[in-house]
Amino acid sequence: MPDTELALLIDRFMRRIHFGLQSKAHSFDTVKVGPGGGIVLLTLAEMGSPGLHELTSRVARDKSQMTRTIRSLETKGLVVREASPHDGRVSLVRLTPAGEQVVMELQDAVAETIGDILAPISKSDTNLLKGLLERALSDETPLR
Amino acid sequence: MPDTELALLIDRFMRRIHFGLQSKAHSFDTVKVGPGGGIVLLTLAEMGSPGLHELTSRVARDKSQMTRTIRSLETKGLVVREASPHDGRVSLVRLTPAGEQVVMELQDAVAETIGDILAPISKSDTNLLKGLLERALSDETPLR
DNA sequence: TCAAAATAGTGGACATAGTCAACTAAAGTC
DNA sequence: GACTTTAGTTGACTATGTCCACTATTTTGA
Repeated sequence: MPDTELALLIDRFMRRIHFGLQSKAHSFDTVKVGPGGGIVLLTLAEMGSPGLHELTSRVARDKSQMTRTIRSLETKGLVVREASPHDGRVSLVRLTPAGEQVVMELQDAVAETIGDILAPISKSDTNLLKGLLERALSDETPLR
Repeated sequence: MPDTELALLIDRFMRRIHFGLQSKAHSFDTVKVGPGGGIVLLTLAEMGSPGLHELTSRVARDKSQMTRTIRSLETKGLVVREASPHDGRVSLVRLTPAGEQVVMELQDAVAETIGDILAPISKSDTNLLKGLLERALSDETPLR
């Protein structure tokens, strides 16, 4: 009962999203945030103003990578950082209005791409799929 | 109705698989095929002996990338290539016995990792998830 | 209450993967 | 048989990922 197939399916799905967005990136990624920056921005829109560490474990990337991604988004004026009042170690990240604007454009593009990919299955199946993934990924397992 | 969330879920799922495998890679990836090589090997196990182009579009990577990945696997003795008798342009890729051995080890590791991730949902939900993804990704859309 | 351990974040160095364009060679198409 | 398409290769470049060492703040607990 090797569930290898599921892993390959997830990978293929991811790559399809990637290609789909890539092919029309010129029309929406005007500030050149790229895939890495895009994921962070979209995640920030979900999270509000998390600490960098919290954000890092949500998107499941390396923390040093996150430092660099955030810095890049910061110099583009899409996010700001401010020291946490409660903990001198954490710096809270938050979208700027410009960042929120970009997020909306990203959301449109992503929704369109996902829509194309999920065309073969029904709307209710899509929701089912989302629900299953949410439940599977719900436990916040720290990564390292 | 932005289905951005689904994209983020897929990404997180992918990253979880990645981290999970990474953390125990030393115990199974003895020949150092890495994630890229692993995906290709597992896909080859599913496909038999496809042409390089066919393989490329299945895993949804760039063809130049695939050339390099296959060459690396070839020098490790895990795959062989032979010219297609029907079409002088295509070179067919096939697992060697050594490659099949590695595939089995990879399958075990992947199955274990996937099992960990999917622990929160039932076996039947897992199958449901797989079925949905299969249906969504079933149409072989050429990528470029 | 202070030394040790844990946590948040940064930086550097290196490895892997993705992108894009130019190129060869073999098929397919009038 | 010229013209186009397709399969595959190569090079150069960029983006990501990984690992390790390091600083600065908590937190812990004897």
